[in-house]
Amino acid sequence: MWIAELSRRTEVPVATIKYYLREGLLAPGEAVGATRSRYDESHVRRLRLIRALAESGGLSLARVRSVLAEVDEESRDLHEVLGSAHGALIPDDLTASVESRLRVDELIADQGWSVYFEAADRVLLAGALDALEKVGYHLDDELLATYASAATQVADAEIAHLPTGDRQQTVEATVLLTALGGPVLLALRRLAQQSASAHRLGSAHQPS
Amino acid sequence: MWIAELSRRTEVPVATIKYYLREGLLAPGEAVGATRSRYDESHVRRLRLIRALAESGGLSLARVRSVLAEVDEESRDLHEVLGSAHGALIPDDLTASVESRLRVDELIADQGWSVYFEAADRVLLAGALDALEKVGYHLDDELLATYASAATQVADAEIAHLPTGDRQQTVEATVLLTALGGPVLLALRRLAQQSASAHRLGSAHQPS
DNA sequence: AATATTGGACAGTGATACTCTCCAAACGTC
DNA sequence: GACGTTTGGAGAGTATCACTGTCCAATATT
Repeated sequence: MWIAELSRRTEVPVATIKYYLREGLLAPGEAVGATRSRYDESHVRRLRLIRALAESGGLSLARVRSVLAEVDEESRDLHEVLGSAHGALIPDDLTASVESRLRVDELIADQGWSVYFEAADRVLLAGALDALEKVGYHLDDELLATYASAATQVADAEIAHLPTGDRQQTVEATVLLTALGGPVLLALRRLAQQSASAHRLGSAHQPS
Repeated sequence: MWIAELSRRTEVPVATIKYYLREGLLAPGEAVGATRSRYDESHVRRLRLIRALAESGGLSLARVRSVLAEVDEESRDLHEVLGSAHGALIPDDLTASVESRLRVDELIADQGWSVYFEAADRVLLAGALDALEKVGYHLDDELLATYASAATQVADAEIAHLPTGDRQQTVEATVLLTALGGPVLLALRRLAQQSASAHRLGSAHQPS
């Protein structure tokens, strides 16, 4: 198919597809003559993946690019893809206090988690705890443990539900679920907060 | 205190404080003569809150402004603040298919949640499910139910841990916990995913 | 009197994610 | 084979965001 059809099928403007090509987010089509390239289903899939990660997942194109690079690393197994995709998903200019880092390490030990020592999420998490602390709000151990156990339940279910079979598809599903599952989980949490708050504040509020 | 001290105490550059004043994120200080204003502790707190929401919570300044407006609405009770802060927290150009909306409504019913029918999260959630569907990934009912129950556990604990007492402080804590708890929860989920993936993929990977 | 700081206004910056304009080569249609 | 359309490629232009820098006259401080 030509670029116009690729654009029609994915609802991405031609100019934007060209931009993604320039930016190396999308592999060039098969060149047919000097002014014409043919695109195929893999381009359709890739474009949809880019849009899903960027629009629904809220990732910057730079981050999408890193994630895609990990997806395409044929040599990596699923576990490695997960680790490096996580790395690509989160900012890299992180800092955190020693206290919070230790607290995170302790939490990880308490939960019996096996995670790489270099996992950027350790620092991200510690930084978030610091930020709360800085505004005078201490996230107490009980609440933190509740977060952790909820996270474990979710993560176990997610890993168990990962489709097996075609590698490419499994890797894509992993990345998608990590990126788009976040917004889903947060939206559910807000809904549950509203419900919990309605109950706690008594019956002065009508539910739907 | 003068602006220079406010800047020193919060580590926010004077130029940026002026910008926040212009943008209406920060209330003006008490004018003392034509070229001088006095700031107080409330400005320090507010500035820290702005920075926490923007930097750690990842909110745009426009969203921070809406959230702060809700915080300052004296007439609202906690439950209302929660609802409107949620509204301010999420985008407002949402769309979703009828199928996904119905699915979300069903989920809410199954969970026995009482949420406002207008809650934007309903649509946000449905849109996220659509996005996954569009890239060929269906989030099955079992996994969705796991998300929902984890969300309930987290939300119940959060609402229970909300400090009671001074209204202003409670409202601020609510907003902070909603905005900064998100990143915390997602970071924990990724750590748990790595751990779950390490276990599922066998012992070929060293934990920390 | 000399130096520094302030509020206020406004212009400038750098990053991000497109979007538009051109162009010559190539294609499809009559 | 003339004619309108599409393409790839390159470049410039645009909009938004979140600052950052410059300037100024009016104070404060020393």
